[in-house]
Amino acid sequence: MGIQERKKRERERRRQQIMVAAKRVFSVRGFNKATMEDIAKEAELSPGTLYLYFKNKDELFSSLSIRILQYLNLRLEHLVNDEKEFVADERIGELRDIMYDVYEFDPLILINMFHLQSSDTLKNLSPQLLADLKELSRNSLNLMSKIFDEGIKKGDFIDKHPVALADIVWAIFSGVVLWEESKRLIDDDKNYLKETLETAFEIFGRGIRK
Amino acid sequence: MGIQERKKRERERRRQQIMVAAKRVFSVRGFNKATMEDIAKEAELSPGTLYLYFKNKDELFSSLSIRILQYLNLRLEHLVNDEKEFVADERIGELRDIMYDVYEFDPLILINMFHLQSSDTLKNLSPQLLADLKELSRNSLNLMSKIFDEGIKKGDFIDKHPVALADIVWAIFSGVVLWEESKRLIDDDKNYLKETLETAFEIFGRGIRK
Amino acid sequence: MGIQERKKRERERRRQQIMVAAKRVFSVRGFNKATMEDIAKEAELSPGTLYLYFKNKDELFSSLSIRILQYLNLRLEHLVNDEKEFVADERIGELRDIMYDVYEFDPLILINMFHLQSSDTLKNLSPQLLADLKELSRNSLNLMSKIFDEGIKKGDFIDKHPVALADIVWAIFSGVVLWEESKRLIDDDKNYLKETLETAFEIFGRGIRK
Amino acid sequence: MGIQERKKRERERRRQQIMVAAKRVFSVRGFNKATMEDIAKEAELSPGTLYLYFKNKDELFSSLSIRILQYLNLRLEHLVNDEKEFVADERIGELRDIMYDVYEFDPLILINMFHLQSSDTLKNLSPQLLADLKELSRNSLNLMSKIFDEGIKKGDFIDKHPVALADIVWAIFSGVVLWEESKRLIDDDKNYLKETLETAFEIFGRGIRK
DNA sequence: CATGAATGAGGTTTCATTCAT
DNA sequence: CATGAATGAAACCTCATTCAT
Repeated sequence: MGIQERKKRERERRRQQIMVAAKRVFSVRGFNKATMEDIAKEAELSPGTLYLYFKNKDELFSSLSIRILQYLNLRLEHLVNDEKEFVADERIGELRDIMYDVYEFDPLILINMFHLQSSDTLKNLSPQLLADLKELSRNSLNLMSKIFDEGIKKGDFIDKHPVALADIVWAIFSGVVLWEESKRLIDDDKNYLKETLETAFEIFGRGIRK
Repeated sequence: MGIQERKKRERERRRQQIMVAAKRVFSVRGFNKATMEDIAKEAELSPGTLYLYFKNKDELFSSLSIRILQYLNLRLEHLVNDEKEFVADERIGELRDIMYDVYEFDPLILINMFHLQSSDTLKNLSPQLLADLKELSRNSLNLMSKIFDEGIKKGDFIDKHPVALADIVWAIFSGVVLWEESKRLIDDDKNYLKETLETAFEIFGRGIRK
Repeated sequence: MGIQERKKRERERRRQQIMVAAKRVFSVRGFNKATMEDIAKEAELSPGTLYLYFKNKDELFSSLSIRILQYLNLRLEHLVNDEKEFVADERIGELRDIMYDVYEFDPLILINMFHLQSSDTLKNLSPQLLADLKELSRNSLNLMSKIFDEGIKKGDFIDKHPVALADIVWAIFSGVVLWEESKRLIDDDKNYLKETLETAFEIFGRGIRK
Repeated sequence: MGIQERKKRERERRRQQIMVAAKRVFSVRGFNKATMEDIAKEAELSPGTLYLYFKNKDELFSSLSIRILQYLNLRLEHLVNDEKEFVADERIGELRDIMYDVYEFDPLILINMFHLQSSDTLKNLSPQLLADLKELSRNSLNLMSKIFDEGIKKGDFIDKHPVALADIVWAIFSGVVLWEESKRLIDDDKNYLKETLETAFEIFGRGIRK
């Protein structure tokens, strides 16, 4: 390994360290109330250093989305490339598990997506990062739709456009997370996330079976 | 109408005027980038006036949630008290329409709910407003679950807890809106919201039928 | 009594009502934290009405000084014009009592004087009010010095300029009030004002006797 | 000198720089009319920087009191620990000189003390600062009373509680300053402060001698 | 005369970002 | 590369004052 290579790795390690700290701080305080100084402290670095690795606060925040989408893509690719025989219910179950793992990997995922929608935020991103985000989103949707495509072709699933079905998986997942979290307003500490996700996927599974 | 009454109405009218302006500004610029001055300008009022009607920015924002939840409750009550014979698919369809109308009434609904989750935000609200929010949320969930209760008793729906089913309706709705909005990242201007919602409810309807 | 006269009295009554309320509010909250609305509420009037009787907040505040100085002058005049024989210690004791009564009449007196010193405050006053203030201050000083003049002429008091002695009475009074109030910082609730004033005047009395 | 030490000193220097500027601005414009921006400009710093050294405006203001009380304590300690023989009149004269120097060191001292009395102000202070203020006040009073204690024991002074006598010194000093400043209302530019202080202490000295 | 809703200037404070060391 | 003190723009919010009713 050359010295160049080692430097690059060291740099990547530092980026990850910052992102881990940022994830923690953002999830506790929300985007606005989280300050760059909070994140710097959590990462045991100085505020200035953050700017050596991320252009600005919006870009640091958005990078967290990249990370989670990469994880999602990885998992979906495994599932799609799995050689074992297609069994409709199994696939739905595996999809559900992936989505749940994604959530556990970074519960911020949905807040991120919401935040990213603000056009003011997007304007602050470098074109490269924006392109990466789009590419990763599109790819994860395509991977999911491949699964449904297979199910439709086999005659197991109802005859809907596979992208539409992938959309709905995304929607169910997002919705359950969003809804369960907002319910804390009502039932302060209880969290039925996993349970609700299971029920939702069960109903979805029944609904798309022919 | 006494002078007291007229004043009260005038005051309420002004509150609405501010909320309409706030809704517009928040939805264009997002919570953080929207300034109180922006909202004041949109309402054709001075910044100080806003504070005569709302304690602070968080409370103005949260009041928008009250408004939409009131609308939702109204619609759900109509549906629940409807005398006509129970037909499972019809009810699901009506529920879907209500949720869509709610969205059209105020597309901010979900952003609001997300924002409200921040405990820093909740701390800024008056106890009264917080209590109203909880009460309205709880009530809308109860109304929905009544519909499912009826369907379960008739043997039309699968045997799940009606509140769990109501949760899932909320989740599907939230998820579709969230997802479709976040997809603008990929397909900039297209909006398949209504379509996706219909497909999602169709699948949900099939899924909970016995 | 003509209708003109009655109106004038009514107007004066209203002014007093406002000043009483202002005194109460200023003494509880201090000049800055006291708002015109606070005072209006205390006076059971509307904020706008206050401006029918006082040009602005500074002038309302300063009018309180006028009131207390008028009271002081009244008391000093009685003392000076008293026909009974001059007895040095008695006079000192009477002076002390007057000063203490002045404090009880309006404990704000010293805060007022401090506040008035700000040239920004003085600039806001009408020339008439400013002239009244000066006249009343000068007069109270002159009245006091007459007492000392008599004492000096009789050979009871040391040979100092009577105005200087009057200054010192003022200073002792102001100082005791100021100091005892600031001591609340140390001994939270105890207030030895009257005691300290008595000791101070006793020492002063001994000090100016020949 | 380590780098740690140098940084600490640099920080202290900056604090002093701000306090000097604040003292100047507060004494010219008064607490309310003095803005943080004024102070920042006077200190040739930006407004934000002030908040790196002082939590808020009240705390910056109150820190000026700490500074002057420290100076007073230093001087009183020197006097108390002085080995030379006790001569009553000398001690009174030295006390007077100290008080006058304190005033010259920072003429704001009394305005500060007045301002501090507002409970709204005290609420804004950090517990540490508040504790320091109390400790310093208490200590200066104790130091002064030691002097009187000695005079009483020697039979030079009248038999009053030494703390009461210390109170009166404080009161005379406060009162003279307050009164001379408020007299500017009458005799615009003349300032007899030193003269009045001397007369007052002379009388006080005569008054407490046996 | 009295009201009190509305104003809007201006205050305090925060915090993303920069840059000399 | 890393630091962290300093910046300064801009946000929220207050409140003395006005004026239509």
